[in-house]
Amino acid sequence: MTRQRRSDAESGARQKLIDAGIILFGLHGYEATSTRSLAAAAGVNLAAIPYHFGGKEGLYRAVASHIVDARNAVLGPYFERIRSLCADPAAGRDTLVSALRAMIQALAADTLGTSQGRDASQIMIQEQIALTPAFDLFYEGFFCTALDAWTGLVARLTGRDAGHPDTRLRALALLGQIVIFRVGAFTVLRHLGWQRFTPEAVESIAEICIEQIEASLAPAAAASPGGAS
Amino acid sequence: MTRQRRSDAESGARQKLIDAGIILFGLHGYEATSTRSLAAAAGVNLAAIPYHFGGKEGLYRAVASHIVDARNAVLGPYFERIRSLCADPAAGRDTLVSALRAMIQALAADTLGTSQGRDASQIMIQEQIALTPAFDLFYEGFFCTALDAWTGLVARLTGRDAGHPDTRLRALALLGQIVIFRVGAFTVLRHLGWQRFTPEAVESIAEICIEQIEASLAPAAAASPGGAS
DNA sequence: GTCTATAGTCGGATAGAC
DNA sequence: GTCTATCCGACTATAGAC
Repeated sequence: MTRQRRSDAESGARQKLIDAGIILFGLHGYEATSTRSLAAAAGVNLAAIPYHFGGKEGLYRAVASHIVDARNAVLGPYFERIRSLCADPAAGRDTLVSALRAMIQALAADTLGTSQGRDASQIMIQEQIALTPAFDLFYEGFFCTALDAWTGLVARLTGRDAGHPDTRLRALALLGQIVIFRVGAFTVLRHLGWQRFTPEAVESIAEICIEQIEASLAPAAAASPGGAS
Repeated sequence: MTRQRRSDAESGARQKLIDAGIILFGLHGYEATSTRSLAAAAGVNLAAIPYHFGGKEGLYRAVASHIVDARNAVLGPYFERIRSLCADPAAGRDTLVSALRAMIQALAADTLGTSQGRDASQIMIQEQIALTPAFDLFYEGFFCTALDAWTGLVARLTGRDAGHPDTRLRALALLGQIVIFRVGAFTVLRHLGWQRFTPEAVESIAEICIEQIEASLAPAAAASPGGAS
């Protein structure tokens, strides 16, 4: 498995274009990224894009697919653990909470602390507002399974029905506590007077989010007011 | 004040272009929005853009300025009330919490429920990831004062120092609970199997966010663990 | 103030040599 | 597989008639 078994893999132009695409598509979005800038950043010829990917859109799909695989490789295990714990009726609350902690910490460290995680999440954010033909790839390949696992965990910890819309809304809102730091990074950094998220800052953010999420999950299988719908 | 006192206000081409810009810049971003599509959507001649605004960038700045004014007109009073309550040492917790509820409800109703609020927030989201020269206009004109008021309220309700970075992080995270529904609207709607946010759904979201925010603010002026930095 | 016509540039894709 | 040269359409902005 040293190579991806591709007929045209000898020079690495494919991979160089994908790497450049992760950066440039994330920075400027699909439409505003030119094939010339992609070829220049990758150090390959312009004609390599139609040759290897059939065109700009093909390159974008390849970038999207690569990102989904890479994020699943990094974060998949945490969601997989959550899913298996939720399927186990014997799993205790402490075990569930520790899986929650691990997931939030991994998510914060990856999307805020690593350059690969930052670049990948940047394209996922672009996809949220632009809605290119690759949205399904992101949703089916990553968001759907991740959100299902997260919702299941929130349902289990609060004694709610994972299928009820209110439970999904609760889970999404709680996830927003960490997502805002990535989506609004420029505003957040400016409001804090920071230049970037240091490793210590990332740890603080994760810790604060975990604490506040746990506080919201505390009223577990109690009265369950149910929301407002 | 029937007119904005502009020397070139007779035909309304300026306003029609700004209205079109709010929609199109929000949908596709600054770079990917063409002057042709703007002129067509506004029903004015292409040359009207350089004439009235000096060019595409001038139109974008006018759009940004218009959005800041409009959002301040809608949401400013809520932040103003929070600010004045925080400055009043006699304000009770119930009063503060009711101001919090009102603000979250107004924010949800505006950004999720009204077309004007949706369009305006869409450009603010674009600005978060693209970082055009108009970012300062948004930050100075809206985000900064709004976040300061919100942080002050969270500080007051939790007995923390509003100037401490951890308090700002806490406030930002809590705000993320409502922001995620706007930023990730497509993913949220798809995950819920919804076509759009109905008024009832917006109410549910606001109610759930308020409840979970209050739960995180509950451990008020108690031990105050302080976070992890 | 509004229009047509056009300049000058940049976009993605292709043909064909090597 | 990689390159150069090129087509053709779309872009922003301007000139000048009305």
